[in-house]
Amino acid sequence: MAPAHWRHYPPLDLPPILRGALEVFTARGYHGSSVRELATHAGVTVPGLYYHYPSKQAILVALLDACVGELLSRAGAAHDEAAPTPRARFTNIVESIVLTVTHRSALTVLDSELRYLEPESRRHYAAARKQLENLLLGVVRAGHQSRTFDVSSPEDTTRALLGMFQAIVTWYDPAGPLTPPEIATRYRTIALHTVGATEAQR
Amino acid sequence: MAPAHWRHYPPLDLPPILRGALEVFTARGYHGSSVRELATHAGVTVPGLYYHYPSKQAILVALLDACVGELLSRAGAAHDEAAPTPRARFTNIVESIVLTVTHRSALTVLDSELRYLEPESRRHYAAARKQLENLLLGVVRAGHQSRTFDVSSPEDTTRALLGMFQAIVTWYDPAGPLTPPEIATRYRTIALHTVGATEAQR
DNA sequence: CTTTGTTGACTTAACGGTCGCTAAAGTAAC
DNA sequence: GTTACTTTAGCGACCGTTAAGTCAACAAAG
Repeated sequence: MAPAHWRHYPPLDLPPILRGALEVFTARGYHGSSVRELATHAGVTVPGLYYHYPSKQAILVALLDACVGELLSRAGAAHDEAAPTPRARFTNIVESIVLTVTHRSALTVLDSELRYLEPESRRHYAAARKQLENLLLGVVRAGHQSRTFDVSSPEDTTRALLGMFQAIVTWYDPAGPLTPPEIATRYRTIALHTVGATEAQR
Repeated sequence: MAPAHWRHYPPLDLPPILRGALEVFTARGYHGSSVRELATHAGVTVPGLYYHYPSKQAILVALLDACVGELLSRAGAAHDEAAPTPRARFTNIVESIVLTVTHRSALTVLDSELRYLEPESRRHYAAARKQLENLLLGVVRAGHQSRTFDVSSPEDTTRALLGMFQAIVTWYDPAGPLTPPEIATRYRTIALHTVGATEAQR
C-alpha cells in the first residue's frame, strides 16, 4: 500500500472493476456514466459488478479513497524528508502535490465529482483536503514568520496555491510533451515566486 | 448587453428558464439534472421548455454563452482602461477576472461541465478561453521583457494564474464574509507576487 | 474415492421508475 | 386567422438495482 518513496509512482494497482470505472468516470463524469458502461468496460456483467460493490456511488467512493490517501501520505513524507527549513519543506510539498496531480491525473479529475457524494462521504474528503491545506499552511506561516517568505496573508496564499495545483488537471495531457517531473519543476519555481522567495536565495 | 463599466456587476438579467436552469445545473450538475427539474424550477412545463430551447444541451450552451462573453469583454475593457504599463494592465485584468469569477460564481461553476458538451460547442469555448489566456499572456510577456516582472516562463506563469483564479469558485460562498472586491484585492497582491512584482514598487 | 453440502463468483432475466423528448390539441392576443 | 405559447398525455429507451439460478472449487461425511 505505502509507496517505497514519495517521488516514485508505480502504475496504479487497482482491481479491474475500479480500473475500468476510473476510465469511464473520467471520460463521462459520475452522472454521465451508467452502471452498464462500467460493467462492460470492466469485462463483467452488471450484477457481477454489484457482487463486488453495493452501489454505483460505492465505486466512486472506493476510487476517491485510493486517491486522497495517497496525496496526503506522499505530501506528509515529502515534508518530513525535507531539511527543517520552510523553503526546503515548501518545495518538497509542492513537488509532491504536483507529481501526484499529474501521475494520478485520472484520479484527480474525479475531485470535481466530489460534490455529488452523499454528505457523509463528502465530509470525509473535505476533512482530508483540509489536512493537506493545513500542512502547507503551516510551512507558509513558518516562512512568513521567519521572513524567509514574503506573503501578505499565509491563509489566502495557501488557498491560492492549492487551487493553482488542482487546476493543472484541466490542461495536463499524459500523452503530451511535458512529463510530471518537468511540470513539478516549473511549478516549484512559480510557487516560490508566489510566496516571495526567489530562486536565487539559498 | 454591454455593462456600463467592467467593475460594475448588475444582477444577472436572464430569461426565467435560464435563471432556473442555472440554479439546477449549479446544484446537481448537467447530467444530474433532469429536464423536468429544469422546467418546474422555471415555472413552466416540459414542452414549454422545449418551445424555447431545442434540447437540454442547448440550455447549457445558452448559459455558457452568457458567461464566456462577459468574462472576455470585461477583461478586455479592464486592459484597455489601464495605464499603458504592464503592471497597471496586469492588475486591472486580474481584478476583472476575479470580480467576474465571484460575482458570476454560479455561471463559473458550469465551466467544469464544459467537457460534456458536443465537440463543436466545446471548441468554441476552448477558443474563448484561449483568447483570455492570450490577453493575460501578452501583458505578462511585456512585463517580462521590460523587466517589470520577474518570471521564469510567461507561458507557464499565465496558465498557473488562470488556474488559480478559476479555482476560487471551489471555495467561494456568496453568503460568506468575503465580498468580491475584497477577494479581488487579495488575489491582486498574490498575483503580483507570482509575477515577481512586489507591492512596494510603483 | 465417492458423495454431499457449502461457499464464492457470476449469470440470465427482469423490476419499477425516470430519462430526454414530442405529437396533438388548446388558449389568449393581435 | 395567424402567431406565440401552453397544456395533456405519452413515446421508447435507458436508469440503478435485484431476485433467482448456474457452476466451479473445496471440505466434510460416508
